[in-house]
Amino acid sequence: MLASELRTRLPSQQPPSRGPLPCAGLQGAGPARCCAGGRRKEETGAAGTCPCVAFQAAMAGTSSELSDSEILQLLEEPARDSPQPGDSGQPNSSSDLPLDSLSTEVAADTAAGQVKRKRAQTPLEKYSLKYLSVTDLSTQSWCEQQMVYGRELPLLQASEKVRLLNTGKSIHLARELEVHDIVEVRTTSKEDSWALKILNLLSMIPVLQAGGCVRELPVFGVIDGIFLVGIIDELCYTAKGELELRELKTRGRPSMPSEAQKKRDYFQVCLYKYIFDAMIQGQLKPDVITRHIRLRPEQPLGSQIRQHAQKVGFVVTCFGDLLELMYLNLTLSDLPSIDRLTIEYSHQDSDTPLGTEVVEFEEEKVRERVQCYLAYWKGQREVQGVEIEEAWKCRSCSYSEICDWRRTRADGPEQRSGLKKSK
DNA sequence: ATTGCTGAATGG
Repeated sequence: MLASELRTRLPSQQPPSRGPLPCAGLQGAGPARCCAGGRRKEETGAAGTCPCVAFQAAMAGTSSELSDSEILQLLEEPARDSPQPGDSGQPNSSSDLPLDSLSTEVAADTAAGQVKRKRAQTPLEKYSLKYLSVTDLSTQSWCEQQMVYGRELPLLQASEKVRLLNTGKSIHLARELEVHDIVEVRTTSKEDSWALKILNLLSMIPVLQAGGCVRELPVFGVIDGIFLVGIIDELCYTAKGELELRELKTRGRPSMPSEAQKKRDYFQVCLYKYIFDAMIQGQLKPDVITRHIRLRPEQPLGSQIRQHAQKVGFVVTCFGDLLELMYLNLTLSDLPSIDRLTIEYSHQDSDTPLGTEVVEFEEEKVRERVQCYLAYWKGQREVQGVEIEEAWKCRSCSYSEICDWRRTRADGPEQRSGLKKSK
């Protein structure tokens, strides 16, 4: 239905010369190759009639084509054509902040007999989320309260931060382009969009089998009943033949990050390993994705998707075909689990390497931490801000002025100060 | 929910 543009990866010319079998594993791995079924002609019926759709597609298209300077320009001229509601002068009477609203015991007024006791919405439901990203969780690790505000009021972003992020983004893109091309593929359904992610993953498996290096590898998995997605920066083999995950972090200042940042980054790469390993161990059964994301396996894939799949070496007609291929290729390709996790910090402006950290993977600790973060999303506990020792984080936070967590933390000791006990 | 819902990551 919705026509939108997504980008996808092509494995491009560069074969890592050390790879033994040049055409190893090319999708042949799967004995299950779907029949090249009926090419139905142009079922393009619904493309581009709704103005909203057209707008979104245009947005997606442009934002990915813009250079950084163009992006910055856009950011600096704040929407001339469409005055933003919260922006400047504001006859904004409806400015009741949708924050908090965690008060749960609202009802119970009239129908006293019928206590229907509607379960309060979990945050996952409140934001209509069917999945979380790895970076959602690592952001949560920095400050959960800030992460929540970020969802409530995404407009509050310091421009300095935006600049830094965009620089990091373009550096990553440049590196990605070193190992493969990026092509645009039109998608016409949700299944198409997910098919693209899966095709990107599938196209990288043979490269890994051949001992090559891949960047931006998608991972999916379920932890504690919640579907997670992420993108691994880089996977390659060390001289010893270990499979190494490399994460690049570019920095504004030419110095190593604080412990808090390292902690967040360590967690991020550990999560990638956790999910990747589970994938190749066969935990990503075809129905896992369809159940969590509510997709239809029988949904025919769009013509551009099928065409792209063929280019990458797979013949598929419906979404379910791709799910089967994914499962088979992940489990039968004999990929190793990730042996080594490294994070390289580098200075943005000078491109100076600042240091590389090797991260220890402690499965139990990672599990516990994920469990704790996911408990918030499942509504099993309230949102938490930073501990008092980490209150310095609030200095660089756009939400510190309005932060409930800060307020309650500040009030607490003050009120008690009158009751100071001598001991 | 009436119904439906997201490129992830980008950095401090």
